[in-house]
Amino acid sequence: MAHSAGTNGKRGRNGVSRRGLSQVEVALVEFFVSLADMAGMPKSVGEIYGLLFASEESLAMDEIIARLGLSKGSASQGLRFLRDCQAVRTVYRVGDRRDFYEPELGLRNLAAGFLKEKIGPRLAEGSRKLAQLEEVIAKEIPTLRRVHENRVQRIRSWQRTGQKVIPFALKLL
Amino acid sequence: MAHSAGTNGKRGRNGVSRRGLSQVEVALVEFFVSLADMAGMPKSVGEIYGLLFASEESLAMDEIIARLGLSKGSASQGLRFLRDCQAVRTVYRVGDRRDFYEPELGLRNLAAGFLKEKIGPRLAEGSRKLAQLEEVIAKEIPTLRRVHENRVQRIRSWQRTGQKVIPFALKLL
DNA sequence: CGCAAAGTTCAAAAAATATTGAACAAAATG
DNA sequence: CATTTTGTTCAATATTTTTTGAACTTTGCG
Repeated sequence: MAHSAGTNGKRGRNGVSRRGLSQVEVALVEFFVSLADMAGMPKSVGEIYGLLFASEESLAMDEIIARLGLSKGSASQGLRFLRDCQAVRTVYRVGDRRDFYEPELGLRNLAAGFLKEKIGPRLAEGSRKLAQLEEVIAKEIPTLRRVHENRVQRIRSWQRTGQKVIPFALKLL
Repeated sequence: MAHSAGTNGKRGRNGVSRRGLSQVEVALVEFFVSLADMAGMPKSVGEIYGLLFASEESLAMDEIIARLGLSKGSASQGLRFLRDCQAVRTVYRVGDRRDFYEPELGLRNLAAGFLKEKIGPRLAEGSRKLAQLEEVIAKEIPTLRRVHENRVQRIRSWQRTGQKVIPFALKLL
């Protein structure tokens, strides 16, 4: 279980440390870990994407596990997450039955996948709740109803704006 | 210690439950709690904003505490967070020395505040790290360097795109 | 088929985050 | 200026989220 590499051992000829990660790989992994954190994803997801991003060739899950020192479970779940958002792709290698992974590098595709997978469903759920809410509001006494209708209207307007802006922004990426 | 109102008591004439919150207030609070969660903010922040959003008149901290049943600490920190992002404003009432709060309702201001407060600093930090990274890459052997320079280039391009798109999108809100 | 390698699942443990409340500080009131 | 009200801070605690790893399933191969 995670040998944890302690406070990294020797730093080799080409800046190698942390169980075979070069300095650059470590830095890129850290970079994506902080991005992942910003986007509310688990650290392991950032690590995996970062490693793939730093790697010239595609990697199999067991290589990812070995190089990052994480558990099978985390690696499997992390890769699933990334596949779901289309942030990584599997790639086939002759004579090897493992799945090899490579990162999506296009910002537009990355953003689109994330929006569709992580944001979209929650927004849909929000819409559903709003609809229910409007039913409840309809039954209120007029004074209150006026105020609340006004507020819900406001949210609806946010939604409309969002629905216009997002696809547009996506196109600019 | 949060009396927790159990599985809410009687539902009054106008849908009142949960320590004085109307059904509509509860629903709006829930709505914003899930938004807050989506944006990676603590639940209490969503609750507070939701309550203010549902409220016709501005509220003082002790009223927020009483109606949501949260602690002084959470309320104080939550309000600070919201003030920092300019998602709420204080408002003065004659003859009352408490601060009263009202929500910012403009999507554009809300988004701008959040970006400036929560996203901006982390992006800046990311840039700093990238710069360091480039120094390390410059020292690599040519073959590796080629690949890594290429990848970092990619991130830089993401950044440039982002810096163009964000202010633009903000204007459309 | 039977075996081994690859990958998934999920309950339990660890780590990260949020909440609480009591002690403290600031500021208005009388 | 003592007192009370309002608001903040932060160490301890509670909650939530992530990670782990062993058991399990699936897949490809001879």
